[in-house]
Amino acid sequence: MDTQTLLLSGLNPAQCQAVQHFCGPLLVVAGAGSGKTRALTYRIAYLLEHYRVDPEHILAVTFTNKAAKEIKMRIEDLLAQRLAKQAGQEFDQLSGVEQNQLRSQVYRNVTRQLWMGTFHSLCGRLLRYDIEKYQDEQGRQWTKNFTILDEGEAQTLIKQITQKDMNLDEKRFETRQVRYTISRIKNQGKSPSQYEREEANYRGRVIAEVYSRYQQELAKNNSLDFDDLLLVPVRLFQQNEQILTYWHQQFRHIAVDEYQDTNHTQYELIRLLATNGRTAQDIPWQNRSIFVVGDADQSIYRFRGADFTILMNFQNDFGDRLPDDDTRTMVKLEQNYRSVANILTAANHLIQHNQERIDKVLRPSHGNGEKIITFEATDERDEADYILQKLRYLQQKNPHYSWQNFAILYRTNAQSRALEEVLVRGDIPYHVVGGLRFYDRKEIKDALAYLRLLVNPTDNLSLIRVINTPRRGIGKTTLDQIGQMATEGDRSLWQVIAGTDALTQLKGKTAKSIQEFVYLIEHWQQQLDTKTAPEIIQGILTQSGYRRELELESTDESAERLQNLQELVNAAIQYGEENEDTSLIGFLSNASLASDLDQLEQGPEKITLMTLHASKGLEFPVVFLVGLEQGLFPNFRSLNDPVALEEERRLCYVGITRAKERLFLTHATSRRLYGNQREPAVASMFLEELPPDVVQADGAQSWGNPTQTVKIHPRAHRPAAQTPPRRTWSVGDRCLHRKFGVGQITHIFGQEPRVHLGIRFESHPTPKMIDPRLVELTPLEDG
DNA sequence: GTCCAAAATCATACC
DNA sequence: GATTTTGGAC
Repeated sequence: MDTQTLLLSGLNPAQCQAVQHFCGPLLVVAGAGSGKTRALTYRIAYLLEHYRVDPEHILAVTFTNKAAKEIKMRIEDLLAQRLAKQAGQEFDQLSGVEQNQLRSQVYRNVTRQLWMGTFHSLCGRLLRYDIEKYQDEQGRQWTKNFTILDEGEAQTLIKQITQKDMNLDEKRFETRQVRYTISRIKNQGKSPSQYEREEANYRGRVIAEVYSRYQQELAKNNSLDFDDLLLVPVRLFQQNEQILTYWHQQFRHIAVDEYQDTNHTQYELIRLLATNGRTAQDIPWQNRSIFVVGDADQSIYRFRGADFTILMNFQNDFGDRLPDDDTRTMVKLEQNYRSVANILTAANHLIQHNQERIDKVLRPSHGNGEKIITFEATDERDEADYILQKLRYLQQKNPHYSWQNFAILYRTNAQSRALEEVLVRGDIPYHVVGGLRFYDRKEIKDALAYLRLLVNPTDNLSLIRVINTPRRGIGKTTLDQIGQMATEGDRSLWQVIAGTDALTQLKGKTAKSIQEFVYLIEHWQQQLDTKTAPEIIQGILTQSGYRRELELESTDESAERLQNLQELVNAAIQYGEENEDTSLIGFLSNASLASDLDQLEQGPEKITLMTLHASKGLEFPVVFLVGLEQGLFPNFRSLNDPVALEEERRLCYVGITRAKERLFLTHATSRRLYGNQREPAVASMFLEELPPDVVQADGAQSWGNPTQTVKIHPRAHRPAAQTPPRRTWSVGDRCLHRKFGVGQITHIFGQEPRVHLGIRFESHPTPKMIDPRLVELTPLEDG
């Protein structure tokens, strides 16, 4: 078997075209379940095997670390099979030990050298080489020991600046909002002064000032936030042509998965690397080898700056697009191998309600299958009960279903609680993905803060976190004093307490505690080069007294925390085995960028609960999609924003296309949200957008029984509490909205009584979409 | 000055 | 429901 047969057999013509692509730009537009990741995997294997490309010249961006790991493993399998062939052996007939020997041979010689990972992890890796050559517009610099701040820490900093340093009104400048705005500005590549010039009003000036101080703080802490991780390489490339050229030549072949979810910074990074900073037409075709895979219909990360028009513009950006000929730079994968036809019909139908998209359908490879079942529950408890019954019924009736074949998907993490309660009571094993990450647990963050402080002593945030954990009698007042001294001497907190002069200013007992803390940190700093990461973690947890404090507590909770700390040591051991870079810095960086999804092992006998966002890229034979209610899904923030609403619809599309065989869509007529009172709920508009002939409503009392054919969306949907008197609207009508003021109706979506109105308000440049049953609209007479 | 418990506040999705 | 803020005991 040669490479061609090994890597191309079983692929359809479109997939083959993608896999055989060598250099130059190619856009692979790939619908859900069309073997997109497979195409990417095989294409990389094909580059390595057939075109003999050196693995270190390949840059492959995946959406999660887990995906990167899986793709690498798959490539190892493929190439190990090939090695066996060359030795005249049948891979499948080798012993497990021999198979693993071949795999690890491939790992050492090939996959280890690949640059494969998420944008953030790849940028982190690149910056460990080159960040010391970078300076920002203020001339500030970072060292390669930099700390990566998570979202929470970034917000802590912002809060400190807005409320402590600048004394701003916390109502007018909410931390989250300010942080979000600054993140957006950064992703547009603007500096504080640039932003101030563009937003020359009070708020603009204040935000610019916060932004400026925030960057100053980051620099002082030798820290980067998630945005910087991407931005710094871009700026570095822009300011230093030689460095860019070096990396451009390094990455001769670039591949990006889930291209529809790249943001502008990520795009700029890819563009710079692929074209060496020129326009596409200025460099030869073969020197801009960029291969991207994506599906605009599955773009669901606009909230963090993703923009799927980047995908739509790919051919203009990178290609030599010929008039009337897209085929040279685009391949469409429309054959779906995942779901039964009914599910695809529903998905295709739903997504066609979006205006802004590339036209594309999913073609089924399987029969119709069962119809999609909808169920109307009275509340979230009833909804969970229904699912419990269905789970039991399906699992008993179909011996081939085991628990890992089921998934429950929801819009918000908070929805998992009601489901979990019922599953526990029903004795059904489950696991929840997302929510609290392993690395977000308190004890893990404490441990990591110790480690960060070791490698980056200027990291004030970490110092503050651990200086009194466990209790050392160093409280707020002492910290304030140290902070004061730091500000006066323009030093970091660590420099203050490690310096001799500061200690003399503090009283006996406190001074002694601080001195001991300083010795502790210094002691382990000296071990950094000689001891391994697991040894250091183990050592400092014990010597700091952190572990002892938990042991003394001896509650169930403290026992679990100790267990988690042990798990952290294990993670460090595992990291050392899987990575070339076994330094503590590497491990910390990895920890900052790990996601809960990365940990997800298909727990052998558990059903999966997760958000729709987390489900992207996964598939399950049976999917329950819950909470399909106006205001929840689609989320209330999207109800008067047509663009956001389309994103919610794409999210629904993603959810539907996770299902292979069975799909259940549930909603409740009343729901308790955010601990508020119970509120009546209206069925989601998305339910109405499904084609009726593939959907069937489950009768309320008929759990486990064959479903009755009832028309979906019975009129029983109770309208919201104080329904405004029903009235019909027409285009051109003028109306008054409590918040937006006077507007004129420009569009009517849907059929009475479930219409949505597109309204152009005098106060807003873009039209808003309003559901007149949820929001009060007062009609205005003309004139 | 430090520590603890009660009260108050807040909650879309995530690298 | 989890986390930060506040008030009061030591």
